[in-house]
Amino acid sequence: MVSDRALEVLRVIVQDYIDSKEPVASKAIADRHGFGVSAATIRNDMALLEEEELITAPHTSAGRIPTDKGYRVFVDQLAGIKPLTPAQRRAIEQFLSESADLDDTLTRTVRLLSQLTNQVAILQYPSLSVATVRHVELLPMGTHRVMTVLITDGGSVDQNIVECPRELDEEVVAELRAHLNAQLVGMSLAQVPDKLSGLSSSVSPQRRDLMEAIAEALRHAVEGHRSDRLMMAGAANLVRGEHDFSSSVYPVLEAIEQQVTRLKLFTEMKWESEEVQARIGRENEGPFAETAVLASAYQSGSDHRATLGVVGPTRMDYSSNMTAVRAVASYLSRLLGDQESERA
Amino acid sequence: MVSDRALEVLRVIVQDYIDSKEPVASKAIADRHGFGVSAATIRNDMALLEEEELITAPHTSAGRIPTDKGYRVFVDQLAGIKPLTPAQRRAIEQFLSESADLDDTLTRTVRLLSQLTNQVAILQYPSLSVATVRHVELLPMGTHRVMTVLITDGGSVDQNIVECPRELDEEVVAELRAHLNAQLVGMSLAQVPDKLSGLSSSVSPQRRDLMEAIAEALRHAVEGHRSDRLMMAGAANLVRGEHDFSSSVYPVLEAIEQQVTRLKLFTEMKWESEEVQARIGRENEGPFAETAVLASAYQSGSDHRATLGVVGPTRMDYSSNMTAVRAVASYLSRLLGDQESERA
DNA sequence: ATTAGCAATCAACTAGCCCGACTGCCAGTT
DNA sequence: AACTGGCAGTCGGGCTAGTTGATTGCTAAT
Repeated sequence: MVSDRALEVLRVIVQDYIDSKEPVASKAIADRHGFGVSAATIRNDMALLEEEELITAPHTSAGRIPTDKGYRVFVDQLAGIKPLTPAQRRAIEQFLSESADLDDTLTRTVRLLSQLTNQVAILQYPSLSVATVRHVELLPMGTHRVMTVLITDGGSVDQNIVECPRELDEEVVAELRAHLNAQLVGMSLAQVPDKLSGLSSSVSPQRRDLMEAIAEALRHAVEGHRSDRLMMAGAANLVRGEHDFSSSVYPVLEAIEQQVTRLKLFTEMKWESEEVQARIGRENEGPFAETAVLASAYQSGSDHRATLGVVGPTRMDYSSNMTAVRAVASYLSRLLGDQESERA
Repeated sequence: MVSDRALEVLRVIVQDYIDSKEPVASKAIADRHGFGVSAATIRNDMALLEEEELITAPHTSAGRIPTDKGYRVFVDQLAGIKPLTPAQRRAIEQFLSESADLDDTLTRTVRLLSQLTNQVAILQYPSLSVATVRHVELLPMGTHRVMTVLITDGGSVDQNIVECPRELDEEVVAELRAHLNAQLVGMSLAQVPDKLSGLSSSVSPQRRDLMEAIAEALRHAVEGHRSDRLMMAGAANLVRGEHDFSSSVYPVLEAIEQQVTRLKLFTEMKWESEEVQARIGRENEGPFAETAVLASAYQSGSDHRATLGVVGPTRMDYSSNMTAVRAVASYLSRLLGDQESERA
C-alpha cells in the first residue's frame, strides 16, 4: 500500500520532472521540499512507488521518472487546480470577444488554446446536424446556373453552384425559393435530406429536374456540415526544444493533418461530465501512444456538443493545461450559447 | 571563369548532395558520373567553383556542398525540368476534380501540393477585392438582430450579425435589402466601402442608424476578404528526418502560423511571368533565411492573381518541386478560370 | 590541360579512464 | 515500527588520447 507521504513524493517527482526534464533523485526531493525526513526515507517510499509501477528508473544509478500510470494517478488524485492568471483571463476574453463569424471564432479559439498551453491545440468543428435552417437562397448566375446558399442559425453558410438542365427565368427561381423556404426553414439539418426527397414530387413536373438538382446541392451542403472536421493550431509547439520527443512527432503531426484522428482521438472519451478528460501515453492509440491528450466537450449548440483539446508530450503541465482547456471550452460554450439564446 | 565542365560538376554536386545529404567528394564524382577525367581534375574544377563561392567545404577534409549562390545558379541555369509522373498527374486531376466549393478547392490544393513535394505548402487566399457583389441578403433574427450575408461572384459568402438599435419589422428590412442590392450588386468589393459611406445618407433619417450598423457589418465582411490569409499544409514534412534542419524549424512554423509571413514571403516576388519563382536561403527574410521558397502565381479571378508555393530546406529537389508548383498553380488557375467563364 | 602521387588536415570513431550521481541495503537509533 | 546514516555498488557521461579514413591541395611529370 502506498502511504500518503509516498503519494506526496510522487507529486513532487511529477512536478520536478515536468520542469526539469531530468530524472528526480531522492536527495533532491529531501533537500528542496520540506519533507522533514532524510533522503533514505524518501528512497524507501520511492521503492514502494516503483513496485506499484508509478515511477521507473531509466537506468540503475539515476533518479526516477513517472510512468504513464504515475501520471494517471497524479492527474486523478494529486493535480491541484491552478487558476488562470489575470493575464490569461484577459487574453481569453479579448481574443474571443473580437470574433466576427463562427469560423473566425473557432479559428481564434484554437489558436488561443495553443498559446495558453504551449501545445498543439485541436478543435472539432461543431457538428451542425442539430442546427436548423434559417434561410435558403437561390441566385441565378447566367442562364444555366444557379447558386444555392444554405444559411443555418448557427451563423454558418454554405453555397454550391448548380448546373441547370434548362434555361432559367427569375420567376421559376423565385417560386422554387419560396417553396424551399416554406418547407425547410426551422427544420434541423438532420431532417433536411429526408424532406428534400419528398420535395421534388411536390412541384410541377416540368420543374422537377431543376428541383432535383437543387435538392442535390443542398444535400451536399448538409453533408459538408455533418462531417466534423478538425482544426489545429500551434504545430510549432511540437518541435520546440525537446529533441527526444520531436523525433516521435512526425507521425503525430501527420495523423492530425490527415484527420485520421477524428474517430479515435476524441470519440472514445466519455462526455457525461463537464470535466476535462485526460488520456495519457498508452491509453491513446497509434501514434499518440507517446503523447497525452487533454480534451473537453463544449456546447456547440442548444443540445449538441463537440470537443476541443490539446496534444502534447506526456511530460506536460497537466494542472495548468487542464485549467486552460476547461476555461476555453467553457468560454466557447458561453459564446456560442449566447448567440443561440439571443437568436431565439 | 567557370568552364562548362565546372558547371556540370556543380550540377552533380547539387544533385548528389540533395539525395545523400552528404558533402560530395571529387572521387565520388569522377567514379559515379562518366566525366572521363580523373578525380584530380575534378578537384581543380571544384577549386574554381569554390573561388566563385558556388560551393563550400564544411571543413578542411570534406567534400563540398553548394552555397546559396550555387543553388541559385543550379536553379537558373542547370535544373532540368522533370515532367510529372503519370501517377502525379492522375493525383492532381482526381484530387481537384472532386472539390465542392471554393474553400474546399483551396484546401485540397494546398494539401495536394504538400504531398507532391513533401514540403510545407502554402497558399494565399485569392484576394477578392476585385470580385464583385452578387447579392446582399438581410435576415432578421429575433427582433433586435439582423444577419447580413454578402455573396460574391467568386462563390464565396460572408455573414455577420448586426445588433439593431431599434425594433425591426420585416418591411423595413425588405426595403433596405432592396436598396442595398440596387446600389451594390455588380460593384467590385474594392469600391464597396466608399459606396457604403454615401449610402446611409440616402435613406430616411429614422432608418439611418440601422443602415449605418449594417454598412459597418458589410465593411467588415469586405475587410475580411481583402486581408489575404494563408493556408498551410504538410507541416509534418518540416520535421521529417533531417534533424539538423528541424532545429531551425520552430521559428519557421511559428511564422507561418502567425501569418507574419504574408507580406514578406510572397509579395516581393515579381509576377510578370508565369514561371515559378525561387528564393533561396539568404534571399529570404528572417526565419526563412535557411529555407528555400518556391512560389508561383495562380489566376484567382478574371484579372487577379494570388500566390501558392512551398517552403523547405535549401537542400530540396528543385527540379521536381518547381514542376509540381507550376503544375498545381496552372491546374488551379484553370479550375477557377473555368468557373469564372462559365458564370459570365 | 591533365594526371598521378603524396603530404597534410580533420571529423568521426574507439577505448580507457575517472568522476559523480544515485540507489539499495543494512545496521543502528528513536 | 518508522526513520536515519553510512557505505558499497552501479552506471551514465565527460574527458582524453590515439587511430582511422576520407578528402583536399599541391607539385611535378606527362
